[in-house]
Amino acid sequence: MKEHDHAGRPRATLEDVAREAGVSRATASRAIRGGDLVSSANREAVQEAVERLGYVPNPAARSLVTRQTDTIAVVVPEHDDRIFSDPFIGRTIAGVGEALADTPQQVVLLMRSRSRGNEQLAAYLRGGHVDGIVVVSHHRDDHLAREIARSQLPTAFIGRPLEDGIDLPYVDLDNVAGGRLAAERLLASGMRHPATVTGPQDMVAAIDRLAGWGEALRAAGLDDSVRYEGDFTMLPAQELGRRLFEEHPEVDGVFAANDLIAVGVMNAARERGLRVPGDVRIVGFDDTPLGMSTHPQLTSITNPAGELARIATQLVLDQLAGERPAWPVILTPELVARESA
Amino acid sequence: MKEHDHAGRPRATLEDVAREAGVSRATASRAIRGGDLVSSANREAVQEAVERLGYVPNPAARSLVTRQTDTIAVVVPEHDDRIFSDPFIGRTIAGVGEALADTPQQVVLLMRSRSRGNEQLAAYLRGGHVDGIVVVSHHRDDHLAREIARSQLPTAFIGRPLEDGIDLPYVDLDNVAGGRLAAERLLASGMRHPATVTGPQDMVAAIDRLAGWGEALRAAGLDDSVRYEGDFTMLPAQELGRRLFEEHPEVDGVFAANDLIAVGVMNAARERGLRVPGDVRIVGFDDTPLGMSTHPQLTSITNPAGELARIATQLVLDQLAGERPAWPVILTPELVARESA
DNA sequence: CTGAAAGCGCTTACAG
DNA sequence: CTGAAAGCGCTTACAG
Repeated sequence: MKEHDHAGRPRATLEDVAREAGVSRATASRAIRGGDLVSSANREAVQEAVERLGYVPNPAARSLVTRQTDTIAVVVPEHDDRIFSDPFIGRTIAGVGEALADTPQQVVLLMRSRSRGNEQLAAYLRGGHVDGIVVVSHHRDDHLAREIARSQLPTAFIGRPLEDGIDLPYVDLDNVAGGRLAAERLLASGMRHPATVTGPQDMVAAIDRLAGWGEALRAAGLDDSVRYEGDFTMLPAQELGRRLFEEHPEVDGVFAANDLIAVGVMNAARERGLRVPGDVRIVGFDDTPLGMSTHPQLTSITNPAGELARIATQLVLDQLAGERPAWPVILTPELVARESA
Repeated sequence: MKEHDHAGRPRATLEDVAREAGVSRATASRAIRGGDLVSSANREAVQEAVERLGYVPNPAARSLVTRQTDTIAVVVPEHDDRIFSDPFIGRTIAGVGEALADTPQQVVLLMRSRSRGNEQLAAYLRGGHVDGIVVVSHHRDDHLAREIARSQLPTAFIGRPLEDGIDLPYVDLDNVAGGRLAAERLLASGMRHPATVTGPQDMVAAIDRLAGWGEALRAAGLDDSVRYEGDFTMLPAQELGRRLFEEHPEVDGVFAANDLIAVGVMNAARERGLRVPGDVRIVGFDDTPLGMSTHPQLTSITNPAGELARIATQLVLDQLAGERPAWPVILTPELVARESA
């Protein structure tokens, strides 16, 4: 069963190119991979043959001998609904792709399967399909860190890995500082009754943001106990917002652990007839485009997804090149003041 | 350069398994792939050896002989910002993954590259990395249909391909009927001055929705000339909405070609102090979760992404199995009445 | 049901 | 700079 092209001819092989160019397979191979140890005459002959034949190297054959697949996995242990609705995750995935644009590496997106959880994903990683891994949106119990550590593959986490005894390269935002920034902004605008809707407490970003928030509140002598645990998505956050304003009508400042949560809380506030920022001030996180389309526009904390992705990718690329890059890399968040707080 | 596992041993090969189980490579291979022509004693021995050694077949070696890659590409010729913000696209990608969950096939997501456009994507397809292709969000001039037709790979488009002389399997929603549905709803609620913000007119969904809309309006004796061309995203749609209400203050009904556009238009209406649906009624399209989080909630037209993805995937799988599936498959949209119209 | 052998399409020391 | 040859790790007729 041979492969055929659109004209019905079997797909050209290196052997065909070599014959057509009048050289051996070895020099054809060298010429194609831009080898420097090929005479320019032969290089040209091969080049022409390649074009005439429409030759494309068989990646399986190449991988078999080079032991490289030229593909990097972006692992996102989340379901599609979150992956395709959270702008931060999207920017991150795209960022890896952009960072790899000038390399031969391809990106493959691996997400949590609805039917088989992370097991399918782990099996793929184990299967030798990829040369390196970038992980984003890791949860404490997804067992990914352990699995990946065992794989010995070049890896970088975006966000500090959470499993015990795991020591893997990562890049992260200083989320504690981010939480503090949110508190300080709200404090400065006169908030007396703070509340927060957090992210899931099995994720390091959510944990750290809450830590920074609580720390700053306590330092200011305020109560930090009003908190609702969300999951970084909008609709559940909206429901949480309803409960929040119901159970704590005195609240006049809310730190939402990401912009999606912020929009949910803002909707809940509007439903209650609360004005933002008049009655209640809201600060989001991630500084996504979403925040510019709300009314009022959202004050938020930066979380440079593209930059994090770029650095994580470089961490993997360095390991692939046999180097030992320095890590962790920690970026500093900033507050973007708009209208909501 | 051998591959090593976490204990420093080179990765086990089929040869190792065969030796360990006391059989030939051939029967080891048969046993592993669930071959029926292996004695149960040998099957068990091989099974044990596989586990003891932690053996995982080398996919490159297997592909080289089977000429199958066990991967299906989901091709989305859009930039990341749209892919990761449009719920319809996200559901579609995830739907392909779900439809493949019980097969050995893996999904790889191919999107338009910022630096190299669709060329990189086409090169990957040409490279023999995949067994089949599902295309979503195709544009008239992305040259994908032609490229894919030449590749001879099993393919299915979600949305009728637009290039001339291309005859490729596809599944689609009856978007003309959808546009009509929107018009009828608005007409029934007493709209006298219709307007529409369309999708990009190089996409079949956008073209067809507009056609159905215009047709129904003219049938009702109304003017269908007030139209603004959007690109299926929210922020530009919001700007278009501003212009619309500025230039046509008489408008009392808007058909937005998708929910993202609808949200943009709704925001623009609110900015102008227009009440929805009091002053202006709005119908969206795609019936995404987004529409349930707006105020008022969005009346929309269904566009079953998961179902479309499932059918498209099946179309590809059938071709892979050497069958000739019937196409096109056309689904019928329905109106979901909520608050905005 | 089983094994020896050929072959998939490349790359890469090695010798020249 | 070049070619003959070995080898990457599998699968699959073929003969038994």
